[in-house]
Amino acid sequence: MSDPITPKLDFIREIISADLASGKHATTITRFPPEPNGYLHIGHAKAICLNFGIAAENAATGAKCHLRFDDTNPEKEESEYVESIKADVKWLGFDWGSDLYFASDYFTFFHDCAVHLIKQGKAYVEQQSAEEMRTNRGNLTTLGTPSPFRDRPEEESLDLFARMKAGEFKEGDCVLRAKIDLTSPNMNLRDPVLYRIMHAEHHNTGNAWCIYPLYDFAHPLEDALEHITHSLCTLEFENHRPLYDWFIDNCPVPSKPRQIEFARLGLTYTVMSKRKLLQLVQEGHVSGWNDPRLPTLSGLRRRGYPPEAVVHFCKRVGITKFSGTTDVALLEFDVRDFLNTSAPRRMAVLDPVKVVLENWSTEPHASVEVPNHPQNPEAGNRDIPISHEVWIEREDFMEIPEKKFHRLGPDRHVRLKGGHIIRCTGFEKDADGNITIIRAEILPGTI
RNA sequence: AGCCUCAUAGUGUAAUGGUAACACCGCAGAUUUUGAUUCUGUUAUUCAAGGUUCGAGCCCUUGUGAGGCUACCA
Repeated sequence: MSDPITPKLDFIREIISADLASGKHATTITRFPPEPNGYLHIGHAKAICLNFGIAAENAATGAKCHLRFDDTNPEKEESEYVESIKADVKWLGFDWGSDLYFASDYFTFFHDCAVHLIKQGKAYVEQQSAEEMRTNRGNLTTLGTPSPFRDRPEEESLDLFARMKAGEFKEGDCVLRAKIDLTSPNMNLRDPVLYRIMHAEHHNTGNAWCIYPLYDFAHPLEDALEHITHSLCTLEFENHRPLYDWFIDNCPVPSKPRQIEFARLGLTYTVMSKRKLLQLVQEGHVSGWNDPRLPTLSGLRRRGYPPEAVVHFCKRVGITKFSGTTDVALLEFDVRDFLNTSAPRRMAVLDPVKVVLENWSTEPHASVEVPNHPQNPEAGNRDIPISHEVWIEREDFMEIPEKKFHRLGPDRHVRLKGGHIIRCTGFEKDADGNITIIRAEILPGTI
């Protein structure tokens, strides 16, 4: 492809190479952690290229990128999505090697961390309703007020939590909450929920659990468990970072990953919301997740977009903290650019009109030879059959040509691609004035 | 309204405190057996106001604008 893209480091790569240089980390381990609740789209490609790209660039130090399914919510996740996500990451050209993980494989560890927090007096079982909790959490301008259960004895919470796990409660009866700060201006710190009860079957763990951890609690633990050095996520998690760090600091974790946020990809004229894409699929407005009109990776693939173009686009867009909207023309350029150098050429006539070559027999050819690629002789040639009748695009003929029209018209000359120069000698129209046949003669010796 | 973050051509992204640039898009022209490609030329940029400095896109202050946060989603 044309420009190799300046090797300039974005702010995240800047941080990583500084950590490598200072010796803070001997290598770098990143991860791409999708929730298997839908198909991947062009926005995910940006995160995939970032995480796997960083691993590839630092391969000499042993850097890796994990593929981890963040499957902590059994109600929304399915195995079909797991498989599609793997296929899409591979399609883009990335390889997680043996580093394939599922957050659900860590459920025991999450549970043990929760027990640890309770014992430390840093978590408690909440028995207010969801509505009461919401009310008592306050809002953007008013402080939260403590739950009556906030200072219950640790033993009591321990017992209640064990009974939650044992399935003694209905969904919504109680949750486990972290004890942090109800007066924090950061809502995420107002005693967030760690565990909720869900009597649902999980695509991976089946019915082994009926309590499931929430993202804010599980994610930092997942990262730490896998020794992720740099946990890259999108901007909306910026306010969650203090919470991320709180769990890392207060749980018995084997490493201390760092969360760094970057802007997600926004594209003009493009629906990128997973919720809306799901709706389009479920309500049958599209033929499926791989409908070519969708910006899903499988849709782009079916549309004929080369993965190389998508990757190149992601590199060109770069990584910043500015949440803008990229003109889809930038993506389309990369697609055309890649296709232009790689695609063998073929012709098609979409709206045909017959052209009769009246003096054909004067210089007959069964076929003509044309190159497969105009700029690349190595692509070879192919034969196109030709006879006294050929078909041209209806819009390539004008009875009364306008100023800048360079195509066929009465008494005009034009070259048949791969063939002769021909001259239009006449044409016929039907009752409605539509051209039905164009007559022409070949100019001998012009092939 | 509180907190967090961000702000460079139309779009995206660069510029150790020292000449504001690259790509896409647009426009004009040349070449062309794809009105493609290629080539040439070209329009247009530091949100605002102060401050520090010999010198500010960059540092400081204030303002403005934009995004995010009030799930038992991720």
